[in-house]
Amino acid sequence: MENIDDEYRNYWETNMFLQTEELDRIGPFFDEAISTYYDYDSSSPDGMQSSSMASKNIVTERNRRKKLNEMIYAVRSVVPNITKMDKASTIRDAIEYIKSLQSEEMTIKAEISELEISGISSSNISANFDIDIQEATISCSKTKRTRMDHCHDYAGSRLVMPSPIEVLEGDVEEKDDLRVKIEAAIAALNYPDSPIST
Amino acid sequence: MENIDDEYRNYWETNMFLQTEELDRIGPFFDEAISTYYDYDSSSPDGMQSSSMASKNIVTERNRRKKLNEMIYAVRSVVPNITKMDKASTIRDAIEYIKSLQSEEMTIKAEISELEISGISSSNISANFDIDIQEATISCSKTKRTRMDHCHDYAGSRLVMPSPIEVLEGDVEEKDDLRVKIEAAIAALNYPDSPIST
DNA sequence: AGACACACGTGATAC
DNA sequence: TGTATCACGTGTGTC
Repeated sequence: MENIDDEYRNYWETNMFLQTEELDRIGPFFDEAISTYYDYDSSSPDGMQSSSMASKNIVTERNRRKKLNEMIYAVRSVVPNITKMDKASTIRDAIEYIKSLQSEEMTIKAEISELEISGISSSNISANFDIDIQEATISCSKTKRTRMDHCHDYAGSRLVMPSPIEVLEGDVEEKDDLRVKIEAAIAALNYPDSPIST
Repeated sequence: MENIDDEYRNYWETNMFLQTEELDRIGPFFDEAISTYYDYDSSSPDGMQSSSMASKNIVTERNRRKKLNEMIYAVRSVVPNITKMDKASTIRDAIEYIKSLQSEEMTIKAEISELEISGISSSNISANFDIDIQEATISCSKTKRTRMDHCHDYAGSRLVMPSPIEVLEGDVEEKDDLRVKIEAAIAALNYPDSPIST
């Protein structure tokens, strides 16, 4: 019962996003219609293959399409800057957003590693920083064995997929303010008398 | 001419990912085949609508499909933890990855703001702290450009993983080790004589 | 041996 | 007007 409602919501959201496109097919009613229209129990193997099999394929394909559309809507809900309400454009904006977040995270992480190096010379917590990293590595590679291949570890996907179509070679829009902020704060805390060093 | 090569690469990569699925259609040859088979220049409006219009729709739809597939491949190249080589699963992993990156960024940003507050209340540079950050933005973002490239020695490989165990069900925690690290380091730098709390 | 995933062509629709 | 996208059913291949 909730299946029908879910499919209704799918259609509704489609029309909300895409300005009442493809409303003609009522959609959920065709599930039952097909399963009662095609399934007239012809015991011959040929009839089974052409009628019931086809209806199952139809409903399976429809579920697959619905799932992919839900994923597209979920992407639209997560990514903040959606330019066009299109499938390809939505995924392109998501890729752009992921790239910007990755570059920002990389700069922050570089700052953290630099902080570790500067922390070795002054503080005593530098020793268990390395231990923490080692333990994280060990636990990560151990839990990987529990489930299936789970392609991760370093560059798991980039080795499989080197460079697709050189698509989206655009800007990464320079979100440096966070990096500069933490940088300045750490410098100010580390050397409170001299403002900036190196 | 480069169009055919591009579509060839598209098909090849599809088969590389999905274990030689849907190879039977040679694909690019049908472009020319359709445009020479349907386009027999029947000057009647009905014939134009049924033949040439259909071929244009076919090639347009094919381009649209190709573009969306390229976006899917680009998502696979950007997102590190791809669990299944499926379209919907790919987008789901991308959403999961985006959520983990967002939560991590939020914690780091909260940490920065908290650091600013603690710097105001305790240190003597608290008065001109904001101005110091503003000035550090200009003087520091030039000098730190050289050190950006040594960030991927060991920090770029496994901390970028959202969570090594069970990425699927929305548990985006375990990002706290980074926060704990920066927190401990800042505390150690701020109070070098007192032992570490937290 | 059936479930699953995909590409394809086609009709419909919005700008 | 044409040009874009979309959902749909169907055939086909893989596991």
